[in-house]
Amino acid sequence: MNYDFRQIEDKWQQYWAKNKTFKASNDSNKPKFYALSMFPYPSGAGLHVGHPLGYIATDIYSRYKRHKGFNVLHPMGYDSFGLPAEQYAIQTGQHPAITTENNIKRYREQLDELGFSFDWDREVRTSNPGYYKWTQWIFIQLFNSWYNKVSDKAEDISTLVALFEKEGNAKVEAACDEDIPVFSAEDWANFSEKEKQEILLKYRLTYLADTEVNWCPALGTVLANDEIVNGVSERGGHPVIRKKMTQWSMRITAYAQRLLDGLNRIDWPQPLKDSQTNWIGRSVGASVTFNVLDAERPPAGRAGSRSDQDMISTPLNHPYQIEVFTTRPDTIFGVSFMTLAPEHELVAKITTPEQKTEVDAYVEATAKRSERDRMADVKTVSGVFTGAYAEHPFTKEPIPIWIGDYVLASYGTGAVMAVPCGDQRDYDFAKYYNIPIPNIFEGVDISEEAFADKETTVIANSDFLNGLSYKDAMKKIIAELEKTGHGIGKVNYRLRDAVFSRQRYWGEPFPVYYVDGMPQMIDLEHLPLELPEVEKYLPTETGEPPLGNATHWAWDTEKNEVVSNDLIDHKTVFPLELNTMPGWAGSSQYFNRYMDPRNDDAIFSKEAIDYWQDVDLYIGGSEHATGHLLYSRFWQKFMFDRGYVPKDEYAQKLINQGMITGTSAFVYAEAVWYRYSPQKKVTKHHPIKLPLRFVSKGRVDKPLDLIEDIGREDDVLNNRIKELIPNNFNQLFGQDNWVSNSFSDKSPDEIVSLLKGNLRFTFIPINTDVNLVDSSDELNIEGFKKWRPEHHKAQYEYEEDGSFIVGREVEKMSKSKYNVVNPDAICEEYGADSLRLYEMFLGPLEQSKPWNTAGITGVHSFLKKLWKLYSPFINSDAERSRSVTEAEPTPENLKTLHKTIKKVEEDIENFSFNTSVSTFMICVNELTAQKCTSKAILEPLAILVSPYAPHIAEELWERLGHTESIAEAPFPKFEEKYLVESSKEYPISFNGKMRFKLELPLDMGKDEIEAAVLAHEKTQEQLQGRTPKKVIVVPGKIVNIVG
RNA sequence: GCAGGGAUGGCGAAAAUGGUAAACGCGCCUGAUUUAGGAUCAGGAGAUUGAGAGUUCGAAUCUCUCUCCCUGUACCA
Repeated sequence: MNYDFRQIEDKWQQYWAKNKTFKASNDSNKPKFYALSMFPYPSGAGLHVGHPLGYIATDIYSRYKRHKGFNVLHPMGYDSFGLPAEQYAIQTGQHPAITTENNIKRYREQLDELGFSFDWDREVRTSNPGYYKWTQWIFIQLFNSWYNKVSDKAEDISTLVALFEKEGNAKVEAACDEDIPVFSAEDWANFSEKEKQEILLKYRLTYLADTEVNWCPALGTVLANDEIVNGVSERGGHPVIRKKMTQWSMRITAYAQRLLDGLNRIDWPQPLKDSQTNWIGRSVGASVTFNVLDAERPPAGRAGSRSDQDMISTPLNHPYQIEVFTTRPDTIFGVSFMTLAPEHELVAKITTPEQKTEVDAYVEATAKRSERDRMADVKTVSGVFTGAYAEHPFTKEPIPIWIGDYVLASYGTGAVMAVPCGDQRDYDFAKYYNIPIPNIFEGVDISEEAFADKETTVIANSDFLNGLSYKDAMKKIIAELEKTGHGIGKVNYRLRDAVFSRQRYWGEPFPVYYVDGMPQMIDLEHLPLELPEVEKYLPTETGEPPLGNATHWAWDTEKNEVVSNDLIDHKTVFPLELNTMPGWAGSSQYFNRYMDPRNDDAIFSKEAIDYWQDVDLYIGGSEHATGHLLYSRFWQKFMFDRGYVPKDEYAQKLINQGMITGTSAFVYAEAVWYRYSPQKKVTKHHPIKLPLRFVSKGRVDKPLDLIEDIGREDDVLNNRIKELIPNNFNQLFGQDNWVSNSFSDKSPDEIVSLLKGNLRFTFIPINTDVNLVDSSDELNIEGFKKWRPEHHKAQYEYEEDGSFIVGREVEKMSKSKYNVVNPDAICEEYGADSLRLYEMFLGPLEQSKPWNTAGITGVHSFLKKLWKLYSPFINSDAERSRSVTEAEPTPENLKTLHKTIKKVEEDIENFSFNTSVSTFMICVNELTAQKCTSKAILEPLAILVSPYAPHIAEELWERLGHTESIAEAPFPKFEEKYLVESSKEYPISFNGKMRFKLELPLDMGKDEIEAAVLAHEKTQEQLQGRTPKKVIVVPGKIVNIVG
């Protein structure tokens, strides 16, 4: 009987579904293990072979843990809110819920095909009201919380109100907005209800604020920083501009330090930790305040030059201060100018009348430039002098104040103290505008560039800092700044509060209505607030988000339900929030919801969270490093602070699976140019539109895109052109240009002689469907013509053997490159077990590697060999076979088995799944050679294989006589005694090079080994009479003879 | 620029702690079987471990210098 994988896989997939083999219980005596794969966004394209990689790894580990006696939670669900379904709705009018439903169906089919051990009873979908009820609930919890810096955690807003009532806000240390006026308890008591709410909003962990946002006009929405790639939207590549809007924000900055600290306690990949660390961007330094000198009394002398000390030492009225943040306050004596961001609010106030025109022009020009331009153009130095001066806090000298677009309004205070000798950007600026560059470093040459290495120098020309190292100078200057009131030591973060509003339809509605402009939360008992139906999914004509199209979108505070907008009276019926939540909202707590996903009374029960605690193993892509994986940590910490979860980090171990890249195939299309010189010194290339010709790879001598680099005489080409000229002149050369004019009155022969030597041609690689290419890179031409009917008439230039070979290159798998390989076709041809094994066999889990379907035959024939090994149990007819199968295992059999147990167990623990597949192959090869038919060997082997190839393992297990699933069979126990050897084949090397091997007993001592080796004839042969200088003997390992 | 990770036969890769380089698989070659192809079986070829230096009895592995590739991030003061 042959290995009929289709029948076997169908059978067991049905069995698992019917018997709920992988259902996890929230109540068990077994130790728990929570294995989680990042849930997918169900896109319309379905899964390609890259997607299951991480799922297979998680599945193997889950199944292994089940064999090891754990109660395993291994859930799956869908991150089903998102842009593509909405874009599709805009284009076709199909409701995103329907699109999503269809896509999920397709995903589920594909997932089921692969035999995963998911507990599908726990499936979640972020777009289900029953799920997003709890996303809304968390939002409300955040709204009702503030961050107390004293207790260093989030607390209920009522504790803040209590503080206000008792002593006002002067002593309150909170993560909050910066523009909050100080008030007393008495003031608080006298505030109106609305004033109180306005103030509280500035403290809440989610708050409404006017924020500069990344507005994407094409998508009609705001984007988060991590949704923008290279200045354009991640989805669609549309331009993004800065715009001020009232938006919900999440006060993630309150958690900046804890998000940083937490990284030390979790086993996550270093690169991922690094990118979170960079994203949070902690920098230690000082905030320094510079007084702006009175504009009415500008100091004498040129900008930045030394001026008359007496004149400015008189006390001046300083209406304006510039606050800067610097990581190098120790270089404060090197300040020779200051730079403000063009958007800085002081710019308009301090600019002198003489400079006004120039400054205004610059500010305007900068505002017009998109963020993208500004980023791309890092090299150009630009700026304008404001005419104003600031006073150095220590020397009291005047410092010219400039504006420049290299200073960003969004970081720090939007102003810098420029120290050109210590910062390259300041240096370039100073050089460009001829501003002095005082040197404050001992013995350092700054004539060419700034000196930024803070560790290796000593401060000079800096008054009381002279002679100090960076470290000491830092301490001293901060103390001095604090003493004189000019500044304070400060830690700054790059991390910004996260904008939480999206102008989208297909997302979670905010459980918010507005009374007198102030946001009010809907009570939990009335949640979920379900997404309303709309006519159109586009923003409204007045520019409101899509929910503005809903006619039924008002909150009745008496009936506690959504009612028609017509009923809004601002007394009992109020308008609802029109924005929806961003993509990361639903994914920020899904891992906890899996613990108790059908609970309608709580996000999860106390029993469930107490039992499961946290995720033991989390596997997913690294692209979520600064998105999902940061936000979810933030929410978890918040949930921890408020006592809902027992752990403030939710995933102990995280693995990023590598990307599986595609191997694109290219056909080469000939492209011909005529090179001519319409004027002296001008060379142009004019395309000649020959009928399309595809050339096999071997005939492409130089597939270049640089036309200048290639040129050859080609009579064939010339003749083709000549033939085509009479009837196709315009088509070949185009009209209305120099070329056609100079050719129009020529005969074909004349034209060809003009062209001679001036033709340049290249071969343009064109992506072709990889499914039309076989394993030796030969293109199926008929298939190609069918796929691209427009190329039916094209000419094809073949190899000498008549084949047509494509070029290949490894690229990211994508629809547009036609290099996508689907798991379905592979399952159909080789089976799920083969696909699972092959994906693991491809290479280390975390590494990115190219897909090559051809290699799958290796693991597939391994499975066939495995099947064959069990044939005595499969061919149940003969009585004879039973006696054989009960046979005692030989020592050889046992050695092979236990070697395999040891290696596979180590491999799984180390997530080295690729090597255990090889181990299985070796094991089966050996057992086959040993003609092993012993049940005592084959039974444990089936369990070893089961996490990797569960279908065949179940089938073999059943054929071995079991009636229960293999899923919970105990993992075989490794026993050292079967591996003990009595002798070792020692490699004998001479000067480090292995020359021959010698079998010696393992209990032989060092001296005995040395004697035995030296006495050996081959040793004498190698030495050729020389006496060895030294003999190194490592018992059990190696012998090395030096001489 | 900065940070992180890489480079091992034609390809994917394997080699805890320095100790027989290339296990395992693909591909290739030869033979058997087969009408042929496929499948199967038996056998085989394939090497300055990116370059250079150092430490060592011994280096893919440790140290330094360089080259190239990937990934992330970027005027962060």
